[in-house]
Amino acid sequence: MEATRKDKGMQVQVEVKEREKEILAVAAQLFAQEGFETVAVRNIAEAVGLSKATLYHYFKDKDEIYARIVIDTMEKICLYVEGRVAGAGSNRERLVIFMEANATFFEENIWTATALLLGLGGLNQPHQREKVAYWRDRHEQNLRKIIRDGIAAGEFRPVNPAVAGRAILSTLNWMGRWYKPDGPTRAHEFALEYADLFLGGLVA
Amino acid sequence: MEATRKDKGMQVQVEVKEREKEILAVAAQLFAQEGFETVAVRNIAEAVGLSKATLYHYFKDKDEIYARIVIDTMEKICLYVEGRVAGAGSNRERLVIFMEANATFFEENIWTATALLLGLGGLNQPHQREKVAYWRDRHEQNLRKIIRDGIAAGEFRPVNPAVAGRAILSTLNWMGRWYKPDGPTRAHEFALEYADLFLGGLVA
DNA sequence: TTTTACCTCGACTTGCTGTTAAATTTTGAA
DNA sequence: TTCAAAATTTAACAGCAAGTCGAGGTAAAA
Repeated sequence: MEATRKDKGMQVQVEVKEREKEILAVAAQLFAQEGFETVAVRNIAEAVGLSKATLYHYFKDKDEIYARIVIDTMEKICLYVEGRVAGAGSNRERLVIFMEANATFFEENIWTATALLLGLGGLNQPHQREKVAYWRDRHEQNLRKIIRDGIAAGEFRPVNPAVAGRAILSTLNWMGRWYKPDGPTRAHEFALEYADLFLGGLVA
Repeated sequence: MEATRKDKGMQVQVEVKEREKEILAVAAQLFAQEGFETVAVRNIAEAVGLSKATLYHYFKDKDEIYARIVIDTMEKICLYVEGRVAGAGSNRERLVIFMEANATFFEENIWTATALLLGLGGLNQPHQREKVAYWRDRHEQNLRKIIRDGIAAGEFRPVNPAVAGRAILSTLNWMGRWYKPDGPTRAHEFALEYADLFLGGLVA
């Protein structure tokens, strides 16, 4: 039940403690479903099956729980998409994979991703904001690079990469507001349809 | 200062009272900036320059203030865009105007529109949810019809109107999360760039 | 003038919030 | 078995939130 590695005395926190993960997962679901302010610390504690005070053994305060969810998730989604895009050939292919992987991560991490996308509350401490800004920017820059490279290679029209990138991410991020996992269509399928639309455009 | 018409004893509430409008405007700004749960009724009262109890003379409770903002704004944006689209010729032109008008309304009603788009809290009473759902659906159906007509007329490729409509609205709605009025570019200019992207696509 | 309807307020209640301190149990290694 | 560290709990606290109450004021109608 305990995953902490203490092999050499260093890297004590390589593996996040199970309880911590459990608390974060439960809290993320509640935040995603009810909203940060609406969820009381007591609600999280009850959902995990612990007393309220125990949560304060693992986390400094309620804000830290939320911050951990947001920062961890933003980092993971960026790295996940980077990994999936890495093996692709053309920039067109890269773009499709970027979008599909984004949606796949979203549906496989529906609660943490939703908590992130709803942007409930806000990170209070500057170093928290910096971390999430770093990964968010990196993610967006990765997308812009695909577009820029595609333009340079003659695959894409000379659109504004910043605008196109923002449009694409908008469609993916807005999924956090309407996508329901019990519907007939998976999130990554929507992403593929969006990709087709962005690539081919509307004009006949 | 008082706009209430009592001409015949009926239609007392044809013109919304000034104070009510003032409270709604101030509350919308606070909700948009801080979030529904974060803003206390006392904060709204202080910002308007009234006592807390006075707000309860105009509104049943805090939720009703928020509901009024959301419902009124959703109705107005739908009707505004309908009016702007009405005079257009081709479906391509209609689509561009739909997107631009949407963004224009957003930037001209930045606080109420942002409060709506952030979707903070949720409408509790069913009849409130129904009202906003009605206008939201009507708005989206208007967009889908443009796409469907465009396909039928041979102007557009045979894409899925529901998916394309959702993609387009996603880009416009997500503006509520990043657009800052003090930037160098107006919201409706972004909308035009998005429209160009959706129409022409990325592929060269 | 009297009445009526509206507008405004300060003081209050009630309930829940995040957070903490102290005490207790569990765990795991020596 | 011993014993310190980690995990957990119980029981409280202080603060602030939404919402209420009763009353005072005002302007115009009757």
